[in-house]
This record gives sequence, C-alpha cells and structure tokens, in this order.
Amino acid sequence: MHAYRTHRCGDLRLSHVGETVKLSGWINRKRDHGGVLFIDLRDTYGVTQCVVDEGSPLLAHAEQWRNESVITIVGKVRARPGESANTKLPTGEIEVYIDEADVQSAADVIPFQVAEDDGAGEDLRLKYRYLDLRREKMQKKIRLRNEVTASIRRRMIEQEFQEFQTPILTASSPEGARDYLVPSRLHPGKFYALPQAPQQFKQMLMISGFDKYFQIAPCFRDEDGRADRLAEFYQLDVEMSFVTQEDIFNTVQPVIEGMFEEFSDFTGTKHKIEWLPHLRYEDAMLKYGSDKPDLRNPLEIVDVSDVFARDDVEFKAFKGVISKGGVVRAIRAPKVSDRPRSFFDKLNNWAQSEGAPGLGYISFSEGEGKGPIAKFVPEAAQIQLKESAGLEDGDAVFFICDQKSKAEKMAGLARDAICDAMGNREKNIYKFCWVVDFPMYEFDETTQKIDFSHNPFSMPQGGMDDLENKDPLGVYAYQYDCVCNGFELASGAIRNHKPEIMAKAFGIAGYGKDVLEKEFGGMLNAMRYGAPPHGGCAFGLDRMIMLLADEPNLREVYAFVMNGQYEDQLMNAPSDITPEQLKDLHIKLNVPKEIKTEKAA
RNA sequence: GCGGGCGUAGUUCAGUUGGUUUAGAACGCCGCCCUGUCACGGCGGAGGUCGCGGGUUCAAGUCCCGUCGCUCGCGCCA
Repeated sequence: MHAYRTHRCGDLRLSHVGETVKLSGWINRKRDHGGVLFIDLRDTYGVTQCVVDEGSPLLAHAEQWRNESVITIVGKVRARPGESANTKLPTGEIEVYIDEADVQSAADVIPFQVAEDDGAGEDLRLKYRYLDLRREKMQKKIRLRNEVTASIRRRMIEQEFQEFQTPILTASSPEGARDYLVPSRLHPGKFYALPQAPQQFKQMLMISGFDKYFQIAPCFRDEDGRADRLAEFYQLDVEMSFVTQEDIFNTVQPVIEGMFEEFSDFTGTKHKIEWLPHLRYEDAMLKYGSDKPDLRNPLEIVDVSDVFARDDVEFKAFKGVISKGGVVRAIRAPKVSDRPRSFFDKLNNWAQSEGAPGLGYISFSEGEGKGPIAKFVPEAAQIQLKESAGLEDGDAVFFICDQKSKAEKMAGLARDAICDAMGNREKNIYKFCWVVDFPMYEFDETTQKIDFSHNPFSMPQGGMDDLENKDPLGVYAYQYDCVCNGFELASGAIRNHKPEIMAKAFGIAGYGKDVLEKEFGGMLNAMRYGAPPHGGCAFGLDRMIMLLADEPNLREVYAFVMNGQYEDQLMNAPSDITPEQLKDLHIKLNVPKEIKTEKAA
C-alpha cells in the first residue's frame, strides 16, 4: 500500500464499499458525539467523512486532533447507515471507518477559520496566505486561473501563434510608468529595469520574422496601486506581422470571447457575452465620459452647451463657465420624475463629495420642467433641451458644467452614479467593445507641451502626411483599447515600423533625434534592416480572471500577492539588505531621516 | 503627496445623548457531557493596554488633536 494514499478525498463512492483504503489530508471539521467521532478529511479534490467510535482505541487520540492538522488514515469504506447519507457531498453515500491513523503534522490554533468564511480581514489573509488558499473559494479561483491560462494557450497555439519568453532583466525606458530597477554588481552604478511590458522585444520578434507572437508575460510598474492595479501583473501579450487593425481584432476577439464563454458560468450564474460596435475615442468621451465605459450602463451623455448659452436662459452659474470656454453636459435619466426628493439630493451630495459644486437637474412631469434650475430655463429653451437630450415627460435630466476635459470626466462619473441610484445597470453580462482612433498627441496642461497620449510606437493614421500637414492634436493613431464592463482589458496599436516617421513623430512631441537614438537606438536600428508592418495588443490576464470570478480586486485572483502598499507580509518584502550586499552593488543609501526613525520605532 | 472609510477578545462585530461595581455577542480555543452527525448539540471556563500618544471633563471605547496601520479613491499609471 502507498505510503500516503490509495485514493483522493473526493474519489470514494458506493462502488468502493468493502475496500480498505488509505487517505491523507487536512482535518476540515470534527463532530464529536462522545461515543462516535466524525472527521471530515479534506484535500483539493474533495471531502470524505471518516469515523471512529467507542470500539476503537484511537477515539481518545482522535478527539485531541485539531482542525487543519494533516493526518493519514487507513480504514474500510462502508455505506453510511440508514438515512444518514449526505446528498450535498459527492462522497456522501460512504464513510471510512478508521483502523489506523498517523498525524503527519499537527496544527496550532489557526488565526482564522479555513472551513468557513469567517470574514477575516485581508491583511491577515495575506499574512497567512497558505491557510487562506486552503479555503474552497480560493482553491476554485486559483484553479480558474490555471484553466484560463491553459485555455488561452490552447486557443493561441491553434491559431498558429508561437509562445516566447523575453528578458526580465532589461533596460529602463524613458516613457510610460516608473520602472522597477535592479542594480548591477558587475557594472558599478548601472541598473537593469524590470519590463513594464515586453513591448520592444515583441516588435523585434516581428522584425526577426516570427509573424505571430504571444506570451503570458509578467509586467512590472512602480506606480501606486488600485483595486485593479498591482506592481506586478500578467498580460496576454500578442503581436502579428502584415496586419491591419481589423485583422488584429478579428484574430484576438475569438480567443477572448471563446475563453470568456468557456468560464462565463464560474460564479454559478451564466453570463452573456456581447461585443458592441467599435467606439471612437472622442465619442466615448462625449457619450460616456470615459475611455473605458461600462456599457452595461444604458445612460448616455449629450452636449447641451447651446441651450445654456441662449440669451433667454439666465442661469449665471453655467453662463459664467461657458463664457470662459466651458461646456454643459447632460444625462437623461428616464422615468425618475416621480422619485422622492432624496433621490436627487443624494446625487447632489455625491457630486459635492467629488468636488463639484453640485449636480443640477430638471425633471419633467405633466409637460412642465421642475427642480431648482428649471425657473432659469424658459419654455422655449426647455423645448430645445428636450430635443437635444431626447427627453420625454417623466424623465429627469442632470447637468455637469465645467471646462471640457473636466466636464467629460465628471459627467462620466455622474453617469455611473445616476445609473447606480436608479439601479438599472445590466446584470450577468460581459459587454465588450473596441475603443478606436485614440489621438496621437495630447496637450499636457502641467508642462504646457504636446506629448504622446498613448504608446509613442503607434503608427499615426495618415502616416507622414498627417504628421507634416495636420494640427498634431488632430492626428489619430492606430491605437485601440478593448473595454469590458468598465475595465480596460487590453491596449494595443499598429506600430510605427518606419524610422523616418518615428523621427518625425518624436520631433512633434519635442524629442530630438539624439534623444530618440539614445533611448530607442536598438529599436530604430532594427527597423533599418527590413521591418514588416506589424501590430498587436496586450490583455490584462488578471483583470479578465477578476471579471470571470466576479471579484472586486486583483489580489483575489493571485495565489501570492502584495498588499495595497506593495508590501508582502508573508515573505517580508521589501526588506532591508546587509551592508555586504549593498557594498557588492556599489550602493550607498540616502534614506530621509524621518523615514528611518519611523520604521525603527 | 492628498482625501474618504475603518481600527474594541484569536476572528467577525455590537457598545445609546460621555455616566452604574466586572466592556458584551457569535465563531474559535480549553474542560466536562453526549453512538449518527455533516454549520452536530448541551453545560462551564479562559481570553481585552478598546491601534498608539496627547488633550477636554468629576467621568472617555464614546468628544477633540496628533500619529500609526489597513482599505477605497485622487494625483500618478503611454
């Protein structure tokens, strides 16, 4: 007989009755009835009820075993007597009568419960992650993660993609997020950087002629965290040669859609999958106030600046902003005019908590406009408003007035707040959409300069011609995002594979040829020896799993993960290192004093 | 860097307008009882610097200030 087990804890059925078996696992729960003791033995495959009774010399020992101890038992499988079968368990028709038992590892009193969700805080769960991971819910999510990556690999390979690994120790690159840096021992004063993404490597693989690349790539970015952002994360990274933007969509969309379809009932509720028509970036910003709109929210934003600019409208709060170049955006909330005053007040309070002066509105009932602002908008203007916003009797309309970019953003937030207040966000559906035609450049208010708005390697639409002849802020890029339920799932572009267009594009953003050569010389050189037109995208693997598992944050879909401050309480990272290590790396610390003393105290 | 929320037993939480000798509950833990449970049940017990520091007050878990920790967001993140 095997040293530890003949079967797994989810294996045994009525057909095994009479067999002598050996099982190993964790004590999930005990039920001690004095003369008879039930032990639920658990492994990742299931739970089997094991029994000791007064006839056994083991009884006195077994009563002492604590939950979560690891034991090995040998015993006979028998049918549960009488009515005592448990239909909730796959193994519920049998039990194992324990003849021999070994305690492989006794457990101390555990800091939180494994067999049930006792609501333990996240900091504790992360500190004792190995216990947290024993819980059924975590086992399921980690299994989901495994199955999702396997499914993606299978689907990509079926489409003739080749999987690559690319360097983890690489060069710092100037654009984008802050890099994680690794000091070099062999090269004093020099540093490697961990890749923010394998961007340049995958492009060079295209230049190398591989045609269809993918990688489930670790990426590292040293910026502050969010529920959907971590220091290290994984992307399904994709790149293809000789393709247009639509070719890329048509290739990756079935992979993502098929994978989502495969796991869309993970939560126990089947989710529909819907892929909406492409959305232009500018339209997204106007209609939804976001470049990653949640399209389960049916509300749309319209511009009604014209209405409030009319001479017969006397609402000074808005007029003042409009005269300084501002805009008024409106959100129609259908059939809410009969809601109590508190409905509108709550939204107003919400807007103030977001730093807005308030959230003005007019509600229409019995053909009449009502609400605090209505008296400033005469009937003729109300008619124009109704037409612009598609208002019907019984509707209300909310207003946001500010300078364009601020108004867009606030309207986007208000759109979600109103939707939630109304309770009409669509459920049990994944609504996907490609957001396309991102602007190549944007005006940076803080530096008062034109800069790349997304990836500087993107190909400008219209190529050299547009760069030379158009207002830079009017140049679009072949740059796109894939959006699902309010998350940016992917970002991608057709790349700029022509060095001369690259030079021009960087020049417009204020980077000279010397800078370009210094920072991206390797990439530029590669383009000079025959570069195919190419493009790709990268999907946030963790965000996709988070959506499928219906979890509110990324940390829930990793086995091991840092907390919100990017500290790992389990492994104690980041940590101090020895003076010898620092010396090897030619590094002297220069830590601000107050930080030192805080940490010491 | 900034803002919101939270911090009371091992865990999750309650704790009224500041006011009664010993700050409660559930789960967990320890002891005793119980032969058919499966969230077993019953009786009993241990367990607290109310995050920390200061202040107001006759009196602070409760009010004020500071600070630390966790969390969500803003900035940041092509």
